[in-house]
Amino acid sequence: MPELPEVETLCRQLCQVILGAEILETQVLDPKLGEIRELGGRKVLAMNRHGKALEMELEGGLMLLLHLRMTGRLLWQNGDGLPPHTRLVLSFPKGRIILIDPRRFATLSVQKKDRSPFCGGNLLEDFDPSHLWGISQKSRLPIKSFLMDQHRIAGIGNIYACEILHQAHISPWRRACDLSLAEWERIGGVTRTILRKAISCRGTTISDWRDLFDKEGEYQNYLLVYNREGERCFECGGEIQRRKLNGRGTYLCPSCQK
DNA sequence: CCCTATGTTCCCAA
DNA sequence: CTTGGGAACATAGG
Repeated sequence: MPELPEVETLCRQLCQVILGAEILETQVLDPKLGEIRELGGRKVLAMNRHGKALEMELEGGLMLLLHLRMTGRLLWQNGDGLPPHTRLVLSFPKGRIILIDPRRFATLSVQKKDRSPFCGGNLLEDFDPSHLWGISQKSRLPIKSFLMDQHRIAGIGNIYACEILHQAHISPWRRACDLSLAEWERIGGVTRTILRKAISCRGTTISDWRDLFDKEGEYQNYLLVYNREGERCFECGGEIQRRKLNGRGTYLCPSCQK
C-alpha cells in the first residue's frame, strides 16, 4: 500500500533495470485493467513519479501511467512462474516487471505525452510552507485530511501523515485554516526529513510492502506513532492513541500534539 | 461472524 | 460550494 517513499523507491529501482531497455511484450492478465495498446518494440526513455503515480515515458510520444492504490506491487523477475494475482507482465530482454494486485484496485493507462494529468507539486522539491499556508486559509478540513488531499499535495498517505503531524506536534484534528505560518514551516521541515529518511529506508513494511526486488523496507523501525497504539511516546512518555478520522486509523500522542 | 487494511472516487446529506 | 460520512471497489488476515 504504497505512499510517496514506496513509489519513489520503485521508480528509482525501475530506472536501474529498464532505463533505455526495449519492451519486448506486454500482457494484460486482468480485463479490469482495460485494453492497452501494444507497446512492444519501444524503448523506455524515462521513469518518473508524481505523488503516488508512476509514469513511464516511451518512444513514440507515449506514457504508461500506473497507480498501485491499496495492494498493487511491482516485482522484477527473471522468468520464474507467475505468482497468484499477477495482473500485468512487461517483458524486457533482461527480465520482466510484473504487477501483483490481489484487490485489483490498481489502475493502468497509456496516454500521449503532451500534458501530464497530474497536479500537486513534487513534495521533495516543491513543499512551500508559505504557499500552503496561503491556500489552507480557505479550508476548514482537519489538517490531516488536508495533507492527504492528493490534489493539493501529492504523495502523503495515512502512515506518513500520522508521522508528520506527530513530529510537528500538531493534532490531526486542527482545522487547516487555523495553522500559523510557523506551524506550516514546521510541517514542511519534518515532511522533508521524514520522506527522505523513508526513501533511504526503501519504504515502510507493516505487512505487504516489498520493493521491486522483493525486499522489505526499513522505515517501520523509525515510526514514532503509527501502529504503536498503547505504547509510550518516545518524546514525552504519554500513551499513543488510535482514533478514527474520516474512517482512517489515526495515531497520535495527545499530550504532545496540540 | 466480526473488524481491519499504507488508496481513490462517487453519492448523498447538512 | 464546502465538508463529512459512508459505500464502493475486492481480498486477505486476525
